[in-house]
Amino acid sequence: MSKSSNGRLPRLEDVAELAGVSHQTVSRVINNHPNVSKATREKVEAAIAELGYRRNTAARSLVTRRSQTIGVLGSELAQYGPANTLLGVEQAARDAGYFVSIAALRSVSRDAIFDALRHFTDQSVDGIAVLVPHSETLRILEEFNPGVPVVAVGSLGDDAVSGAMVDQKRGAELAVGHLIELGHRRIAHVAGPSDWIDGSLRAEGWRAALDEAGLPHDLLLEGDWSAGSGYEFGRRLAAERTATALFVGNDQMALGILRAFNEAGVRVPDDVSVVGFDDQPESGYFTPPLTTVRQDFEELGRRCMDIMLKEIEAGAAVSSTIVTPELVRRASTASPVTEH
Amino acid sequence: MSKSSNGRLPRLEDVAELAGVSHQTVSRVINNHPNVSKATREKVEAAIAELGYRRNTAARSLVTRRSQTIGVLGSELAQYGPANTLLGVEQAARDAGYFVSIAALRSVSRDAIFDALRHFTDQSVDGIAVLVPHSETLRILEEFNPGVPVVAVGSLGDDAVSGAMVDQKRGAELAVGHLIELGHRRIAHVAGPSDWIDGSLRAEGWRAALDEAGLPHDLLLEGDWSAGSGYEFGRRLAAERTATALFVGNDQMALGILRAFNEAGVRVPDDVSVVGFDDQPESGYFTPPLTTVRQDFEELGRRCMDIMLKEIEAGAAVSSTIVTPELVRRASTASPVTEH
DNA sequence: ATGTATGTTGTTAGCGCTCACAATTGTCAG
DNA sequence: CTGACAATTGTGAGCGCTAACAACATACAT
Repeated sequence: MSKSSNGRLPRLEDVAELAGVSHQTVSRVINNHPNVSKATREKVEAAIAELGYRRNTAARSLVTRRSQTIGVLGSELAQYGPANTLLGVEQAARDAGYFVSIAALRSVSRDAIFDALRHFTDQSVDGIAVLVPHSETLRILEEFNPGVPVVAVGSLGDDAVSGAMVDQKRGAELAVGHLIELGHRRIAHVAGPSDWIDGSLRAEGWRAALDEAGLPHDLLLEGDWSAGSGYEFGRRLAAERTATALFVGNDQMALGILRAFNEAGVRVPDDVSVVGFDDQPESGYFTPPLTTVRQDFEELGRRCMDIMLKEIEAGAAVSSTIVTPELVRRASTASPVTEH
Repeated sequence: MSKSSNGRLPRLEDVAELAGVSHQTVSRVINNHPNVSKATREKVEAAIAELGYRRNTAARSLVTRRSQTIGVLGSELAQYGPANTLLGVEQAARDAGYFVSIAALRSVSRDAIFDALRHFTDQSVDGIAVLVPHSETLRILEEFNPGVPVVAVGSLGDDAVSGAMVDQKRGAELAVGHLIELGHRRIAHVAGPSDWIDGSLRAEGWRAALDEAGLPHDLLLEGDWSAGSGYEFGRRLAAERTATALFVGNDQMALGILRAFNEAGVRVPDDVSVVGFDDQPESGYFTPPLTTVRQDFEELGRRCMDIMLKEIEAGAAVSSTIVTPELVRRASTASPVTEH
């Protein structure tokens, strides 16, 4: 960081003096105001470069009441999905000249969310992205109006809050449709927790796809997203052998199921086909490689920022955006072996 | 957010008026200055509560030249390790009353790092945690002095920069020691890239442990941390069969190797033992469950903040901290089958 | 009473910036 | 040459806070 001779960082006034103009003119230059003559602008820019001047964010915030910061509130920020969404948000935000402040929830509760929101309002963020794909999230957000645009990622939003989500139902239908196409008739679902938006929407999609094909949807298990819960269900399913195919709520649970099936001698895909959800980078190297539904989390994050920036900078109304998932076919699915 | 009757957020002056004191007294109360009488303090606190007053961060920053924000600069923030380290940093920082600003590097280069550091100095952060475990990182950090404490996570630091790291060499020795104890004599290493600190230190630990046991260390392959590169090496190793045991640089590459071995009919651990590094939540559900070295990334993040806060608040000198990893034994390792 | 130390409260200035407005310059029709 | 208007530049105030200092009250020793 360059300092002026007196040991202080240069400020607007210093630039103005060097360029022989008023501080206000310098302010106009750095804010790209139109009515500045070309000659003046160049003089000022030269002075800025010479001094290595950088605008003081705090002073600017104080008067504009804008912090150029957006807050990201997340509950599982280390997980593949949220972490990559965060990356998308960060990229779009920084490209637009915003800082990104984060707050990780240690638990999903009203108080924890309020705490984090207050943390952000204390910082006077200009917008908040909420990565808490819980069914309660929207309701809680309605109670606490932070006075700035909020985007609830993973939901469609409502009257007060914008939304950005991947079309979970569509994803589930892709997965189940693929299994039906292969000839499966008994397709079970190992779901995520039903109080998670993604969990319930994927289950809904599974049900809808089976309904449409006139197939039964009586085989539903509810896990907790973890490989461990997948493993438990895998053991049970290996013993029961009621379904010829499994649509699993995420890749981690699918991994646990593959592990349990391998232990129990159930062959995938020969005996049972398995489809996951998310397409983590590792899923193509499971044993066997996992057919799954890819979600573009970074794109989701960028879309979230698109919406938010339009609200912040153009005063746009609350809106929402939907990202379409896609099926990735790998070795864990095949046609069922017809019994004679 | 509560507003005063005139529609503006309450400020110090409003609280002072309501409490019947000067704004400076209110300032003393919210900053916990000692010389305030109990009666006054209570009056002020009541007024603060009544108005829902919250201090304006920008105004405070402007005069204190402190932003109460720490910046986290990361290169692979969505990966298991860095993501959890970030969580540890966030937790410690927020508990200490700091905001956490992030900047994700799209590529590891001098320019990208400078960009991100400038982003943080623009924000006048009070400290910077650098999660870029690249050998070049320290050198680059020396060139750009941000004027605030910096902790290079994943390294020991140097004269100018503090460090916080997991004892990678120790971890490697634990892994290799375990294999030696089981009776293995030919132990190969599938390393991470040698220009990553972790990659080179783990390779060093592998070499040191073999040296000490008087065993050869000629079987070294260098991957790129991805499951895909593990898979490629796995195919090669399955064909060559030179080693009876493998120490793999991380769990993801180990997953790729397990996949390749499974395809090639190489049984783990019967034919070859495999040890990974990291202990991701999924590693216990690989086929077979992976013996690996656990790193406590959240702890690493917290320790990083300990150091930084001591530098920021107590003016402590540059220092460093080391977190000890631990071996997790699972089914992917066993004694070699003795040949007759 | 006087002086000194201590605790408590108030007053003033200013951090670096942007906004609203004032002042100055240039341009061109009449 | 003058007046009206637009383009450009400058001036002053103030955002909300803390630091430095001043002022006042209280206590106690002299």
